[in-house]
Amino acid sequence: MTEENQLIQVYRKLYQLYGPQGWWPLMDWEGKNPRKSGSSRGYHPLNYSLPENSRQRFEVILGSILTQNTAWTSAEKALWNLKNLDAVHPQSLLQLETEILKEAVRPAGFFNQKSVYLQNISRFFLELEDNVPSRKELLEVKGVGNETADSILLYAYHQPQFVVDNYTKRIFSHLGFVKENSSYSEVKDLFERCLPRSVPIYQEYHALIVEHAKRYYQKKPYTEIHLI
DNA sequence: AACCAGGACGTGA
DNA sequence: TCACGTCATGGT
Repeated sequence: MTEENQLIQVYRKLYQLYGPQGWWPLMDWEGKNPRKSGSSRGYHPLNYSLPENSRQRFEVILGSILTQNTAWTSAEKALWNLKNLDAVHPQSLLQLETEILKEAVRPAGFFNQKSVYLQNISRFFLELEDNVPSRKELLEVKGVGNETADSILLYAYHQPQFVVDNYTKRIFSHLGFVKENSSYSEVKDLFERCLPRSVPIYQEYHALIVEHAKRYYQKKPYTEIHLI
């Protein structure tokens, strides 16, 4: 079987195992508690047009920075703090006192740098107005690296950019698709070469990889799961 | 009680 | 380029 078909087979298998993941998770803006709306898992019910407005886009962007090397549950607490400060808007976030912002970000870890990163991306978002940023422009923002840039493009702007994280490298080097020390772009190019250029597929595949890794790739030795 | 989490940056080879 | 130290809270 060709490499392309194998990667597609793995995708089908993961989808069949776990179902649609509905990323990117958005907060329940109407409700009062930090519970997410949508499907039973809390995420969007197969609605790939989300996010649908500027505020939701900005929420995805904040989350992509808050969750850097941090569990989503922790990032979510910080997001909820920001919402309670009415700071899920670039202007209001930039008006927060630094100490207030840091306290809100604290539960997500790395709060000193992430606070600055959030201010940086807020300024960038304001200057963008309603334009779609390029990958290069995003990478020029201090605090936005490869994965965060691709997450923003894929989940906030519906651009077909495959997101690679540590889990992706862990699983697919274990399965023999890539070397352990492959670069970000090597892995990204592999997926983009093998998969149809589809935003929903890119979105689901990355989310399914995370779900699978959480179950079977937390600690060594990794147990071989039959994915092909 | 170590170890890891949906990384990025600065530094020095 | 690339390996390594640093940043930090919260859950297992």
